Amino acid sequence: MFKLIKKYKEARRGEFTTVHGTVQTPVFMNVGTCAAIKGAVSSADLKEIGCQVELSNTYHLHVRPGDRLIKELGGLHKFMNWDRPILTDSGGFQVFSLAGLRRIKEEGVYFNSHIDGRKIFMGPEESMQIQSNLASTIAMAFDECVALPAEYSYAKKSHERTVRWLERCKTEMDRLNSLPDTINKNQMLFGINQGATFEDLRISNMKEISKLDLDGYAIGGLAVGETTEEMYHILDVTLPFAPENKPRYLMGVGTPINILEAVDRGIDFFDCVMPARNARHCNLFTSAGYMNLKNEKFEKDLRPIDETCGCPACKNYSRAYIRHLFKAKEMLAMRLCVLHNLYFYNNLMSDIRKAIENDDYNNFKRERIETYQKRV
RNA sequence: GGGGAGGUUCCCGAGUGGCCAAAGGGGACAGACUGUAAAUCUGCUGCAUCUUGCUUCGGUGGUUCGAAUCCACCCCUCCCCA
Repeated sequence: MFKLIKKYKEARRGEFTTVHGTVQTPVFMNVGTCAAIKGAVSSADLKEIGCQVELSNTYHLHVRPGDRLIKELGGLHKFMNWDRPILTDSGGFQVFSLAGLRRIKEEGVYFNSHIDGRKIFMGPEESMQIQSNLASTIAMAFDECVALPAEYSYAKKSHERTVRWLERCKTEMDRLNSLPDTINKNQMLFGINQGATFEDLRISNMKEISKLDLDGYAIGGLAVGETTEEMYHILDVTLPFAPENKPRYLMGVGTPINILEAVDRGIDFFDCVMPARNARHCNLFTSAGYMNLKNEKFEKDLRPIDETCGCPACKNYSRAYIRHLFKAKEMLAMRLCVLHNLYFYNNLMSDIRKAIENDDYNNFKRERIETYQKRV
């Protein structure tokens, strides 16, 4: 359940209580698609860098190793040795990202596995069953993430279908949670708002899905090609129709600046592959701006990545050393950079929470955006 | 000492008369990445007054309208036999 502790204008400071513990919001969820954060990051590392929620993926775990296997082994928490909340994305994003490998129908989506090409069918019921087998804390509704720019007629047809899918998800989730052999009988369900970049579709969609008593509401289908201004505008017009007493999750977003702007508009949950992926390419977020540690200018730099950072990379190693590791293709470079970026994101969220508590979010946001626009 | 192979732009390596500042790798340099088919992808890598000009393919000289490519000599490297 969600408890609003404090508001500063639209920015919200909250607590979300689950069977796997309480999450302080706004929160960034660390993305481990295949039940691991890429870059050799362990669940113990995640605790050290301040991760509150881990995110895994329904489609990917269904394809490999298989959700039935994970259920047989006691669920995802036990499998990956993580006792805090896990959110599983539904596979809806793969409807978008695996565009060349799937066909969308009313009943659901037919995929060709990206691993071996075999046919996979996933509809709302299947997605819920898989997520129930995984026994994540929060399941996401099975949606269609529409590619942008989208035709109005297609976006309308798609979001209406996504609403019908959501109703089926809710029904199936209620059924699964009542079964005797379900691992997590308290599994929560978040619905997903769609509607491309069309205000009226976004609003009517949000009104529709708000009628269902869900555990949270996500905004999906953003940061997939539209401008950041369009994205912020969609948040501005859509969020007023989201239930006040339920958490709001902006899916797949984003840069530190995107997060600062979205919190200001009332978003509580975030997730994004960017900090981990960019870290794997030696691109780092720091308190002084964005850094490409591959740059020649860091060759002899004995300072840590970020002087003010308390992450395992910054506490122990220099820019020069980590740059060398990356150039030498040593796995440790990737690991240290991923730990740093995720620590940065989790720490940013902690600072955001404090700023809201201190009624200082406006100044805080302005100063942070100014520095994050810089390059080190 | 005898026989053989070869020296190409930072490195490896293709090219054996014009379409060659020279394929392809690698490295270097730089950029992208937003619910992860991403340890990936893109650009760039002789000089300049950069839609053109200049210098470059071991060295020197020559043949030719034209040479990295053909000829002569020289220098150097590697392999085999003694």
